[in-house]
Amino acid sequence: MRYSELFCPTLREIPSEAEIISHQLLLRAGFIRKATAGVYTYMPLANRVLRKIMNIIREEMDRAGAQELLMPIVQPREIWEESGRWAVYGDEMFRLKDRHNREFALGPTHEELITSLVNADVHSYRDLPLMLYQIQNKYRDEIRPRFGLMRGREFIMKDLYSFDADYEGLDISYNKMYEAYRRVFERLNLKYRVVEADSGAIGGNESHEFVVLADTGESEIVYCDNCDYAANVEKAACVVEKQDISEPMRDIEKVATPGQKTIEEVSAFLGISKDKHVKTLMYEADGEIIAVVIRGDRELNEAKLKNFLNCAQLFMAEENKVRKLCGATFGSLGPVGLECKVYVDLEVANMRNFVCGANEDDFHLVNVNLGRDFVPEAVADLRNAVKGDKCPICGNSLDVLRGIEVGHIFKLGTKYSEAMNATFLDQNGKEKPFIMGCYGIGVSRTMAAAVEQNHDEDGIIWPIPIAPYHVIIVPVNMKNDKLRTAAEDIYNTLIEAGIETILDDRDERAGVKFKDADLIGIPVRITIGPKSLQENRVEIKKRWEKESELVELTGVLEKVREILKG
RNA sequence: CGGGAUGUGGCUCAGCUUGGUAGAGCGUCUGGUUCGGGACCAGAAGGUCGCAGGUUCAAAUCCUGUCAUCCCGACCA
Repeated sequence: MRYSELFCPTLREIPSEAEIISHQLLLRAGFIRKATAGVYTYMPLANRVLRKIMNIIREEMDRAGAQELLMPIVQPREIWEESGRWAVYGDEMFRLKDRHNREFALGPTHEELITSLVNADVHSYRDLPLMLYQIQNKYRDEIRPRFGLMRGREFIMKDLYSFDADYEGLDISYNKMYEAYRRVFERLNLKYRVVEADSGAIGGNESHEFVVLADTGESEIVYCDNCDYAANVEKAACVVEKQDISEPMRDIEKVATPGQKTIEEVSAFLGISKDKHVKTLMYEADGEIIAVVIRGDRELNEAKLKNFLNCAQLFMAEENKVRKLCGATFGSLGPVGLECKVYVDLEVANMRNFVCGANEDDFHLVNVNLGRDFVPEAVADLRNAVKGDKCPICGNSLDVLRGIEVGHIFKLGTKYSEAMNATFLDQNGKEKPFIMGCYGIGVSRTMAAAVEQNHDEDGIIWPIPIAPYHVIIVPVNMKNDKLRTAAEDIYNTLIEAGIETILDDRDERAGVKFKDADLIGIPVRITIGPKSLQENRVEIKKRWEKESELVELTGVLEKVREILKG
């Protein structure tokens, strides 16, 4: 490709709408342009990157025994009614009507469609297992599209669905996908972690997320360096250290804490450390107000609470309702004497003589003890895991990382097949629902994640397997015939050798070309300058290294091949 | 949907408080000088100041409404 013909408008300045680095760089480097919030055009270079990511995914899905198909984006309302999700999916689904006023959705996902498809054409256990996938645009009318490609309303996803005759079969399909996903992310050359995930409302019993590590990521994961344990914070089980609770219970005491609201304030005011405090959070769970008690310096994990209560709706109670029930506002609540059900985090069950609100504004209780001063409805693991917690597998200290969720695999079981009455006949001629799994990779998000993980102050540094081009040739002055001819010669040699190469034939100053080459992140740069060319040599620089090296003209192809091999 | 902020040439932003001829830098085009890390000189094009209404002799500026975008929260690949 000649740069002079390449459609790649680069920007010197950071567009003000972009907050995170991948968004900024993809815009600046001319990879993406916004059409409207959360909807982007993939420019030619981005398109090449996406195709490479897709091809790696395809190869691994095919290797695992899956088949690619392509389903429609426009889906009729009826199949969503069958699964019950027309109502449940809510505003996140793009909906439209045709001229006859029939309703449709733009597919946010394809469980419904594929289930009805497979149900129509697969009737026997002999046809199972079956794994089908597609790579296609998905549509989700996110409340808040964010961070460029990270959370788009239109995005590219690989979605695969497995159909098995029994749960043993599902385990096999699931494991095949697990391995295939590992291979995909290995091949993409991304640093990632597989974490146990909360399968939440989907109801499956197993789920893993594939998380590309990046400080700007939205998911938080805890992991153990000693064993293989890793889980997202939603899921990570908190193990309670056996604490010494031989400390004698002291007499409960009510103390005035005028104006002190937050744990920090009360802790400082009373001179009692934060880990001797508990906080009481009021929630509304399916309409019932409940109290949740956790250690003062911890965070409540709403997913755990929701799972534990097995409720459909959970949100923080409104302050006026709380005041009516407890007689105090948020900063002064405590579990003692509360009229509602009280749920207590495991950790609190091991605390003695702690501090909590007195349910009276400007007063707290000290030396409160569970059992003596209040009796909880239940004790459960309800908080977020934090750095330093014990690994639930080996007991080692856990660490925390941030990352971007790029893949997620679920065991669905019969959720959709039962709802949609999708069945096959087993060996005994009995009708049974398909046992399903679903497996997604955010393709466009993976591209953004790759940038998030691979960049420096000058621009993107594409991992070789997904780089839009592998080599960029920069003659420092196009008006110099010798440089130009040498550049053309090398360009032809590389192209003939099948190496994806850009020749920067623009009549620009060298500085401009270097800046652009760095910005768009081509892995190998060949600089052709007058002094080195005099000695029949050119400079070859790897994008991720500072220094370049001089290579004989005759050795360029070999050198490039060597670098690209890794 | 709640909270916050912003809309002025392609990009980044100034001007708005105190109403009076619409600005700068970058980019683009032309000519020239330059030519190894975003050059310089000269010239040029390009804006109904998001949109609609209102106040006023006069609105980018004040008021009302509306739309869009971005950030923070709940959702997720």
